[in-house]
Amino acid sequence: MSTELRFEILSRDSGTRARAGLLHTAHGTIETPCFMPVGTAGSVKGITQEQLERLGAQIILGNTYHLYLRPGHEVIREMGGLHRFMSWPHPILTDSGGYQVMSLKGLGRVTEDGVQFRSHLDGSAHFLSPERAVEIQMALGPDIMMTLDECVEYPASTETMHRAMKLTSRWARRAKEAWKKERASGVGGRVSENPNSDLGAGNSTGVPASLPTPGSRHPVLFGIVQGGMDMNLRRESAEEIMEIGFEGYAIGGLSVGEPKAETYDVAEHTAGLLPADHPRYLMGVGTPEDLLEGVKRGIDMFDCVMPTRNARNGSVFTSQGKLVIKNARFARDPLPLDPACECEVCRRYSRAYIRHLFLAREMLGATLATLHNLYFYLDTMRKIRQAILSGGFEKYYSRVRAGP
RNA sequence: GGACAGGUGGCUGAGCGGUCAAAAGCAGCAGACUGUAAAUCUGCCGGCCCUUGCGGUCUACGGAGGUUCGAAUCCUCCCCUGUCCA
Repeated sequence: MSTELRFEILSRDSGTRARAGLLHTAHGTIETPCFMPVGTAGSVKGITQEQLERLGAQIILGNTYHLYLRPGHEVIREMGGLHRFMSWPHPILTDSGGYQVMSLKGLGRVTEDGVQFRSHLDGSAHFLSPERAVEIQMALGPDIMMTLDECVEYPASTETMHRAMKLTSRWARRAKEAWKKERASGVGGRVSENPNSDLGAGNSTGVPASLPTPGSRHPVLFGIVQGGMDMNLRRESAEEIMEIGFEGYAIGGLSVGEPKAETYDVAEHTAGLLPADHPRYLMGVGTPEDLLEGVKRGIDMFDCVMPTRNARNGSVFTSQGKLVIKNARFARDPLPLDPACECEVCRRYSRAYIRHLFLAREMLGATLATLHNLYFYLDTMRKIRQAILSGGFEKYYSRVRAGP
């Protein structure tokens, strides 16, 4: 079987590590660097799949832990996989539940074998192992799946970071074995999509035309580098993960509360260790500035809940910086969220109206803010990519860094 | 006209002799949010003053008097509101 994932680098910036490329997956091609909106429970909160397409989202995230608990991965398998279930015929990446090891730490216990945890929904006991995470993700049927890792909180002792990093490596090996086994067993546990499904034709604006690679529906597996803020641990982790070998490499455990400078230093150091011909994914990052800084350091993929969560909480990203739309100063402001923005929200609605929706707790407020924020992120990424392709990344970088 | 019930900070509403500038909720104001237990959470919310604190001070619980060392809390009268009876 040929590689299920093909990563094509189109252009490299001469002065930095920035690069622009194409990531070919079973459900279409993703232009990199890319930002992936987070749709944890099979939904990018507050907006529809049509709206995601119009925004130009090329790939979204789903979450193993959440979808396993509800509605259950078997339900999703029976419904033809996550793409069909949620009617998103474009690329999907599923996270393994590794982040939940940290965020739900009060509900779980990490052992060599995996994570024992209690459901945050009903308290029931569950077990997630590297093999189980692969198995569940096979049922979900994404294009890219992640190994189970252990993500630790920021102030962590070297000992803790070391232990979590080593465990992540051992889990990565087991995940790879499980993944190989699944692949060898052919259609085995995996999703077979109905080729006659009428859901596949919904490719509208913003999504580049691409040919799904026939016969390679098996999700590819990305490994995750851990090691906290310790450069030596990062190196050791990267070596071990690369030794196992994955289709793509993620940098996990950043933006967990550490100072920005450290985030960037560790990302730069780690990205520099990873193979140039594979996609590099900085997990859970970040702010619009973080994206730019990440790209500069050689990152190809990002995901973050920030644009969607902040939107629901009433704060929006603009070319002039962050704006808390609930503030009283916008009560009579007829301007759009960002006068420089061309999104459908900014072309039509005023700050005063959106503020009103938030104060009145109208759900449309959250939707409009989400649409705008995601547009801002995706558009930021488009501009960065264009700058790389045209050889003007550094100029673009200095201009943006200089501020509005 | 009479009988009850009641008037507390923007609203609802607790408090019924001191620890009350006054619970709680709402509203309001501000902030946070990075692989989503989040349409959530945190702080402020009478005025003035010292950036400080279990801080000082002034004005405050319908109005006016009174009892008391001390009153949102007790007494008297008045005003107002609601319900019922005439």
